[in-house]
Amino acid sequence: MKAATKSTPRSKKGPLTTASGAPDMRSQRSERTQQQILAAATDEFADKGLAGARVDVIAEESGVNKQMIYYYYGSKEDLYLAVLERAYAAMRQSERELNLADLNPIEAITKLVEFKFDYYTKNPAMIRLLATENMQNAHYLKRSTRLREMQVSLIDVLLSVLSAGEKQKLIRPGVDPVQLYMSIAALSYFYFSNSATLSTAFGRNLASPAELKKRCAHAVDLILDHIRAR
Amino acid sequence: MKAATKSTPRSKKGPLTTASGAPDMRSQRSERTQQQILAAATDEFADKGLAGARVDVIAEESGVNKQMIYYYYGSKEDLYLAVLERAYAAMRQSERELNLADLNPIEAITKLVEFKFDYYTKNPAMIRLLATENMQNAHYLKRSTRLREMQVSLIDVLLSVLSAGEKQKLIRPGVDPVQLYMSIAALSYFYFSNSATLSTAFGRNLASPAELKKRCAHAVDLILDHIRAR
Amino acid sequence: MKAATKSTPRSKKGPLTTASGAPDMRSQRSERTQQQILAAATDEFADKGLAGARVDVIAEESGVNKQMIYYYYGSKEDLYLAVLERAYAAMRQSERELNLADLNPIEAITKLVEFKFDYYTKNPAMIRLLATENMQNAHYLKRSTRLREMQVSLIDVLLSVLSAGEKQKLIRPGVDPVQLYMSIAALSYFYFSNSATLSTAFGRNLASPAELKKRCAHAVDLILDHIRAR
Amino acid sequence: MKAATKSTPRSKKGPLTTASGAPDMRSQRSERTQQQILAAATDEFADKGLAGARVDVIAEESGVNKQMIYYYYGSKEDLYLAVLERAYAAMRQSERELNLADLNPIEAITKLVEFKFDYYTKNPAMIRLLATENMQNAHYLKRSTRLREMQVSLIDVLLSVLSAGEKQKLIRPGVDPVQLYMSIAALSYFYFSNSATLSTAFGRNLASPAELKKRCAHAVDLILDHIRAR
DNA sequence: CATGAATGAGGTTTCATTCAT
DNA sequence: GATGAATGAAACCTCATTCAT
Repeated sequence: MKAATKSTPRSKKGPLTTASGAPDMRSQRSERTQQQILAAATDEFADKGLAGARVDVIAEESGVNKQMIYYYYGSKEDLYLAVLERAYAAMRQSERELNLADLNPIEAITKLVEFKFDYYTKNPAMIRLLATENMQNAHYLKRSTRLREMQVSLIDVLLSVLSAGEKQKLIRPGVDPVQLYMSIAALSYFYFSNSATLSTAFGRNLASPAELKKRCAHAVDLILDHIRAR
Repeated sequence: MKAATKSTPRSKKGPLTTASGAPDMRSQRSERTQQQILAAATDEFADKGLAGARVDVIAEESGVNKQMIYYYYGSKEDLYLAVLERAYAAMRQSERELNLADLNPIEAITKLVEFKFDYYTKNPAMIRLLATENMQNAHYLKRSTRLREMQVSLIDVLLSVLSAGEKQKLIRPGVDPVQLYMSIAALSYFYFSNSATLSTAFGRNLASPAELKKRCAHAVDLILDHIRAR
Repeated sequence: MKAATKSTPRSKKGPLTTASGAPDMRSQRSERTQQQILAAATDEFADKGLAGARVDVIAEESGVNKQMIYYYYGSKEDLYLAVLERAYAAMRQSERELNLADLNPIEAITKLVEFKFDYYTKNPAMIRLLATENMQNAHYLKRSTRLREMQVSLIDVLLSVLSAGEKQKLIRPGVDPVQLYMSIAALSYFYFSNSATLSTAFGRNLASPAELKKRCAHAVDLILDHIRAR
Repeated sequence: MKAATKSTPRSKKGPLTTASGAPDMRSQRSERTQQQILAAATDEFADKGLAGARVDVIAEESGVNKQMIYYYYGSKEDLYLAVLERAYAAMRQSERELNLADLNPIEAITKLVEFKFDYYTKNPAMIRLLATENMQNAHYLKRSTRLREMQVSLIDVLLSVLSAGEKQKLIRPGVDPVQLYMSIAALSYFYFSNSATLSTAFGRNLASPAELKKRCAHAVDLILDHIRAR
């Protein structure tokens, strides 16, 4: 890690990309190349982690010249950061689109749990990027302004859902939104993150749709049993 | 990975270690060297993962000559396997010593949840080794006969606890022990495995004893609210 | 040996070299680098054998960065194979250019014997590469399709020379071309391959041009005395 | 190579062995250990050459502790020298026992050729040790006083056989005993030393007894056709 | 923008040899 | 005499990165 700690990711000339939100007018070819790199890098980092990922593999899988990776992203670590930022941004965006505040409180919570299971099912790379990042003690998450800005939000939504639920006597009072969020996150995340060791332990293929559905239903029950007013 | 797939990791005669359950009485010096290597390797693999760990670092941290690592463990991967086996064995042993079957069912479940939080608190390497292993799709767990033999067990205990609880009208019928176990595992594991990203997200230091206690209590509540007979 | 048994020695794309017959027109710089490596490698392998050769030495002698050896040839063993293939191909080519079939039978045989002595004199590496390969039980020769395709040929030529000689009453009937070829090969090869121990034994410098000429003449006599019609 | 260049092979105390002809009164156990080492070392050096041979393998194959090799032979190179000396001595001894001078000259030459084929058939290690030594430019042969003393002899015998043959009009005059010896050596040695590449080239298993017999007969013919008085 | 070639530091592993009982 | 443990140099190879076109 070098570049990413500096305020300006890459010292040299190069393209302005990396952490600049605005999609400045670059050529379509350039844009495509960068997307190919990001896609291949996401797979590789998700598959092998930061240390295990190989720049050569990313170049080959993306079909672009290795030097292009350095041209656009500066270093392996900065590329990792770009991958992480994109994955996080996409997940947060999906969360925002749930519009939980518009739903019946119980349904909102249910939907949130189900969303998590669904999202991880469809985006297995997210789980592995999170695991990788946690192995690094959130080193890159902490250093990225873009990522830090992205956090929270959901807690506020949960808070309003819970207080609405309380008023409607659907949800018991005193539920801590942070604890609740962590439990929902735990129940969904763990099932995917540890599926390999769990499958081995139980000799059961946890990845099957039937198992997944059962597991999600169980998680919903667990959460609702805890928050429902009695 | 090469050696670890074969039954005898290292061709030469050398010391018998690696997968020999019995701690055969070899010289104390040798025994000590191996323990030093294992201790340092546990730290290094837990810290950096398999790919990120450096044999040089393990040698230096353990204070033994680098070659000794190859002498006793054959390769970096076989050393990783030895570390994994030892960590797993220790955790399973601790679980066994809980003697859950002897307790009141509700207390047994409570104790299990608290044990998990406690164990991970005291053995942070376990979390990271599990995360590492899951990133590798349980590659080494699957290949180790010792490790495969170690699995399960706890499910059987849970089953008998649940059925005792049912009989005593303390626990509602129909609780799936595997689902329950996974939820307990999820709630405890996640808090530690993802503490880095969570702390960043919430701007709260989750590692503090106070937070830990609160989190554990919440997990117990969640589980008990779900299984208690009403 | 690992890579050389697989069809594609090196997974990455990289340059196409190794077993590609055609000398595809890649950059002159690259071509030159590869030739420098091959030349230095030929010397080193001929000098020390496969096990005794040092990649570092080859890099240094060739004046290229060590990594380039791996870039172009994948591994020490694959480089050895490339050296072997090139040396064999060159010798076979020279043999072909003898056009023995166009000569008077007795002259053809004479020329073949003299050629062998001459070729080994001018290409001492060939002797040592053959010795190395035989020490390895022709491991690489057997595994190389290019090399296997290269064999034989000369036997067919010998056969036609012998039958022409028979018709012309110059050569006695019933000479086995394989036996004859082996004898020619033996008489020429041995003088060079064992010159070190022979020189020591006889206290005579066998490498001198005078000795060489005498030895070659003796070999011609031996062969002709055997095949000539009487 | 270090010790072997010095006048006294090993500086330390140790046993007096190595190059001392006399079988001084050492314990039987010691004697047996040394023989086991020599036997295993002969196989290993013959199989892999000096550079490719592994001290560990010799220790394991001989069933003695590695340190014993150093105790008795000082270094890998000195052990190689001991192996070479023993192999040479044995071959020279067998040659001496032929008593060629007592035979009819033609029979003597025939017997010599046949002996060489027979000896190499029964002692394949000799071929490979010779090849190894020649790859090293007879480095060890030259440096060993014992080995240098062993050479020649056979030339003298040949000389007397040839002159006896001349007198009896069985052998034509003017045959150079050194050239003749080299040819006999070449024809016999080559067949074994290059059997791997030859077998590959001709797709014929040269190691079979039938092939061997044919080859030997051919060699005898070749030699006799050359020296016989006409 | 893009490519193939090149670099150097460092990574894992091997090996002959010696130490300490 | 014999053994297991230890050592350090060096071997092969990998990898992120940069150069030159």
